Amino acid sequence: MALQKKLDYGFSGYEVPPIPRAARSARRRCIFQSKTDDHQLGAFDLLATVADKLLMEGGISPKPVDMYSGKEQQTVVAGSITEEQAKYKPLIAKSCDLDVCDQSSLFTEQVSEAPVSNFCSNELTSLQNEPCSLPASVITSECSRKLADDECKLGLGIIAQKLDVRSSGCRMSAGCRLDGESEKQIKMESKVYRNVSISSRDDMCSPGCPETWESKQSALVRSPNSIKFPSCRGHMSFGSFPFNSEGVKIVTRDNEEKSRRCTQPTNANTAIRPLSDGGDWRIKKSLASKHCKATSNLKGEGYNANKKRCSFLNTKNRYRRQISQRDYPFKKRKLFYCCSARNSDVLINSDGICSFSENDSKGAALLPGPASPGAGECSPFQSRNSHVKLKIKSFRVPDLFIELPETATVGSLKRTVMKAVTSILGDGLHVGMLLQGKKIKDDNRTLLQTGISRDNKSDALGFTLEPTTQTFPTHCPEDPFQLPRDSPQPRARSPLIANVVQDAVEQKSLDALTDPAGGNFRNFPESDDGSALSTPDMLLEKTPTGSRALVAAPKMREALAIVPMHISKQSESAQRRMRRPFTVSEVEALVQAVEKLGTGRWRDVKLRAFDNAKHRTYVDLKDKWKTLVHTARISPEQRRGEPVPQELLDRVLTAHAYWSEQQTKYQLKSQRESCLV
DNA sequence: GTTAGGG
DNA sequence: CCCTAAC
Repeated sequence: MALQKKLDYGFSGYEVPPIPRAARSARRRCIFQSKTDDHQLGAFDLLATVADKLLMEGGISPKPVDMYSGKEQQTVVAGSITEEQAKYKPLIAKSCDLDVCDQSSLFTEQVSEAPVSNFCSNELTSLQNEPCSLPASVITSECSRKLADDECKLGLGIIAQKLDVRSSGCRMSAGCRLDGESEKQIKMESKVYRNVSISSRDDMCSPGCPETWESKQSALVRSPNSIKFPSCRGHMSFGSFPFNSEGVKIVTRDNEEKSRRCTQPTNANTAIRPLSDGGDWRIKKSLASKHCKATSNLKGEGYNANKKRCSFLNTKNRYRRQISQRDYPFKKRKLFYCCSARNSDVLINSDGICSFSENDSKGAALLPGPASPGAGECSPFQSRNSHVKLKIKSFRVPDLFIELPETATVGSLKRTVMKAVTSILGDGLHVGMLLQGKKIKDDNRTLLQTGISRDNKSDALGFTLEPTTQTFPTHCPEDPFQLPRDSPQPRARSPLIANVVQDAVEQKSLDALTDPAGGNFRNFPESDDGSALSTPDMLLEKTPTGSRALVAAPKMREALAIVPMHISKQSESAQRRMRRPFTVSEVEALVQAVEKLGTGRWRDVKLRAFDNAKHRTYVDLKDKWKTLVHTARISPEQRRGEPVPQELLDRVLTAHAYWSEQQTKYQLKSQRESCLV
C-alpha cells in the first residue's frame, strides 16, 4: 500500500523520527526555531513541517527548521542540511518535543491564564483493512480560551488533510474541548499557533491498536467532504493517549502537566466540519512568521504606509493619484492576514462571505492570524502555515464619467449608468491587484517578496476589476465613458482599470467576479508573462451560503496577482518594487566595480559585480552610486540608513572624481575631434 | 537596451 | 526607486 510505504519512509528520520520504542521514554524538548531573527515560527510552519515529515516521500524539506533542545537552546541541528546529508544523518533520531518558540509577548498573558484545552486523540483508520503506520496523533492543550480549540484542531486538520489527500483513504479523527466546556467545532483554520509543542510519546499504541489503529472497513469515501473529526473516545489523557510507535502529538509546551491531568473523555461526537465545503482541500506551505511584531505595529505601519503613499502620490503622475485615491477606502478596511512567511505559500481567501465577528476582530488585533470566520460560513481553506485572508465584500465598479443635460430624467440617468456598467462588464473583467495603489505586475513574486505579508503592507492591498476594454470614447455627452476633460492621460490609461475593492457594498457585486461570459476564476486568463496561469490553486469556492468566494492559493513563487497580459501599460508600471537597501557588502562590490570600470558603464558594472543579484538592475546601481556620492559629500550626521564605512565613501569620492575627470577629458577630446572634422 | 538625470 | 529623454 502506497500509504504504508510513504509513511514508513517519512519516518525514517528528520524532525519526526522513527522513535524506537526503547528510546521513547527519553523525551527531549526541541524548539522549533524559525530562521528569522525574531525567533518566531508560525504554528503553521510547525505543523506543516510535521505534516511534511509524516508523509515525506523520499524527500527532505528544503529548509529544515533549526532545532534546539532545552532551555539552553543547545543546538541539535543547526542550519539547513542538504538532502544528501539528510539521507545519512537524519536531523533527529530521538523522540523529542518540538516546541514552537514564540516570544510573542502579546500572548504571554493569555496563555498563562488560559484554561487547559485537551485535544482528544485522533484516529487514523485505514480503509483498506491495512494498518496505518502513521498515527500523527496530535494533542493540543492550553491556548487561550479563544484560540485553543480552533488552533489545536487546526493542527489535526492539517495533518488529517494531508493524510487524506495523500493516502488512500485515511481519516483523521480528533476532538477538542476546553476545560469545562463542551467540544467545539473548528472555526478557524488559519490561526497561528503559539506555545504549542509537538512531542513524541512513549505510551503510544502500536499500529493496530484496537483503540485507534484497528483496521476497519469504513464507509468513508475518500473525499474531502467525507473527512470527519469525531471526538476522541476516551483517550484524552496523555497516559492512555493512543499513539503508535511513531506517534506524534502536539501539546502545549508549558502545560503538559496540566494536560496530563485532564483525562476526561469527551463523548460528544462532534464532527468537525470539513475543511472545505467545496470539497477542495488546499494544503499550502506557509512561511515563518513575523507576526507579533507585525501585529503590534499594525496601526503604525498602516499609518506609515499611508504617509508613504501620500508622499508617493505627490508625483506628477496624475493618473496614479487617481488610482490611489480610489484605493484609499480599501486601505482603511480591516484586513486579516496572518504574518509574513518565507518560502512558502500563502493562501488568500478573499470571499465575500466570511463574516468576522467583533470578537474575532478583537482577537485579530492581538493575533496576527486572520480572525475566525463563523463556522460553516466560510469555506475553510487550510494552509499549512499562515494565511492571508481577505474579505472582499464587493468590488467597486470602475469609475464612470457621465454627462447628461440638466433636462435629462433620473430614469435616463439610470439607464445611462446601466449602459455604462454593462458595457464595461460585458466585455469581461479581469482581476488585478494593487499594493499601495501600485499594480502588482509580477505574478511570480511571492507575497513576501511583494511585501504583502511583510510589515503589514497588506494594509494597502487592493483587488481591481479591470475591464478588458481599453478604448474609451472621448468626451461625448451621450457617452457615459468619457474621461474627465482634464484628463491628461491617454485612453489606455483610463481610470476605469483601477477599481478597488471596497468593503462597504453588498455581497451581491461579488458575483461580478464571475466572468460574465460564464467562466470564472478557475479559468483565469493568463499570467503576466502571458503563460497560462496554473489554476489548481485558484478556485471559486462555493460557500455554504451559496455565495462565491474567490480563493487564490498560489503556490510558492506562483502567481498571486492575476493580471491579464493586455492590461494597460499604466497598470503594469504601477507596481513599485520592494525597497531593498544596499548592504555594505553590496556597496563594497559596487565601489570596487566602479573603480575598475568607471561611472558610465552601468551595464558592465552590473555584469561584473551584481550579475547574480537579480533584483539589482544597472539603473539601480547607477542610482546607488549617485546616492553614494551624495552621501559621501554630506556630513555623517545627515546620513541615514545603514552607515556606510567612511573608507568606502572615501573611495566613492575618489573614484567619482577620477572618472568624472576622465569623462571630461574624453568629452573635450571628442569635441575637439568633431570640431576638426 | 543603455545611459543620464530629475524627481 | 521611478520615470523619462536621449541615444
